Amino acid sequence: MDIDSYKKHQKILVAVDCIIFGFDGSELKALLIKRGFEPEKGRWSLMGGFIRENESAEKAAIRILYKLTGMKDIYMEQLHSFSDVDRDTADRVISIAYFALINIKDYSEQLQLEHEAKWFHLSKIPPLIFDHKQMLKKAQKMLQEKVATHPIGFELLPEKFTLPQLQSLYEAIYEMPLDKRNFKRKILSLNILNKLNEKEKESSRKGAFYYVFDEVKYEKLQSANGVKWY
Amino acid sequence: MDIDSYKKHQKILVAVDCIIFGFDGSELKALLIKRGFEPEKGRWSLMGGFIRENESAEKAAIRILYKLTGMKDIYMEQLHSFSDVDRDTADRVISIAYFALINIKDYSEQLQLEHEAKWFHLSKIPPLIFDHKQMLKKAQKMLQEKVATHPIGFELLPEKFTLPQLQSLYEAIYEMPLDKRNFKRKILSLNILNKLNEKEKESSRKGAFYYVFDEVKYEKLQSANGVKWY
DNA sequence: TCAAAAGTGTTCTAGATACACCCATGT
DNA sequence: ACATGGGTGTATCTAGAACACTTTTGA
Repeated sequence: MDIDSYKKHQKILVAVDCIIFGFDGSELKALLIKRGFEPEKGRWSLMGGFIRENESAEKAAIRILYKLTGMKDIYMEQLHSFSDVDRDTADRVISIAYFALINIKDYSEQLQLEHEAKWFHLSKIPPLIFDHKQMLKKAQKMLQEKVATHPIGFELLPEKFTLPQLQSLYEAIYEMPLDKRNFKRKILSLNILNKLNEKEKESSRKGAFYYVFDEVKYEKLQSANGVKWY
Repeated sequence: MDIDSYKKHQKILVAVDCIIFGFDGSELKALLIKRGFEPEKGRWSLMGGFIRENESAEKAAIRILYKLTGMKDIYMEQLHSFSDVDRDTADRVISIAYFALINIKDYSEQLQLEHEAKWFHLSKIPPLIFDHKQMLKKAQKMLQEKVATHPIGFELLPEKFTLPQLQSLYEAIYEMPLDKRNFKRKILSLNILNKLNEKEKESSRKGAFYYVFDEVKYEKLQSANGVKWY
């Protein structure tokens, strides 16, 4: 802190913006909304809101995610704070960006209509307001880095998932094809998945076995070894 | 953004706090100051200051680092934003934390006196105000992760350094001993160091060859390959 | 019977780890 | 001559990459 007293200093509007990723089974998408107020009303934007007097940024992000998705306990992480003086055209606003991962199928059509929200494939993002494109790019990069060392990919899938589904998620995140034999070996060697005696039969005739993420096994690994994953 | 207008919302004080790391040849240290104003006057604290109306957080961090160290072009990176409602006891303040790496020998004794600043070994950090301990911990973790994949360790050393010096820096960061043969092989295999025909003779009779970081070679690698390092 | 996706093993290579002795020099 | 820190090479192990055929089953 400066040696000046607090009083002298300018207070600033602080907002939270959320980069929400979802996976529809084959493509990685981001949830955007049509902005409902000026400035830039009607243009595509990340979901956001101002931080209130009595809440932390985390709380604000949770509140905003809940408002848009109706979901609680969403996986969420702080990304970066954006503070360029002219980033918002209406007033000086500092934005703390969060990225969140949800299972796209849990997201209600209802809320999508209410908020004029839409899922966009990452390669087909429309022009966004302010510095939101930059936020999205940074979030995508963070997702790639994070998923390589932490088991967060499961947040984007239903509780039960097949290895082909998990693999195509990773392929979507990394934007490259993976070898299924190597993928399976690597992912199973972590010992954090449990195979179910049940098959998913929608997407193939043969059917693929379901797996579930075993949080308990993972926590044990965490405490035993270092932190590396995948 | 919310559908409410900007006007309705509460503005908040936003500060920047800097976690400054330095290396004295054998130990990794952090620079702390004795806080010069209320509340918590006289207690140990990170160097910080409020963001001004006409500057971004990055600019503020640069300004604050300059004020404390007299240095420009310091390696610096945004760490995290801290926003708990009661984190500052005097008023609601959101703090954007930055971590910085400097060569401890470039830091003037003069400025140290002026600001009542002191370098503390990371295992001997005194009690700090507010959530500054938490910031420091997070910065230390980020330094470990970052240094494993990016050549930022050099920022903590003089331009010319020996392999034993570089190794003891890594040992200080990772808090573990490294094998010198393996370390040398790994670090030289990156092809980003140039050996000089000159020896450092202070710390041993035999003397150790100086090396310099070759930014050009590094940039070439960056553009050619992926991003991995070390 | 055939189309479509699931499942399965082996070889090769590169990087990581473990480890011990000689060298140069100032005192 | 010896104490101090600098410098060097090899063997082993492990993780990642490359790669092609068989199995199941619904239509």
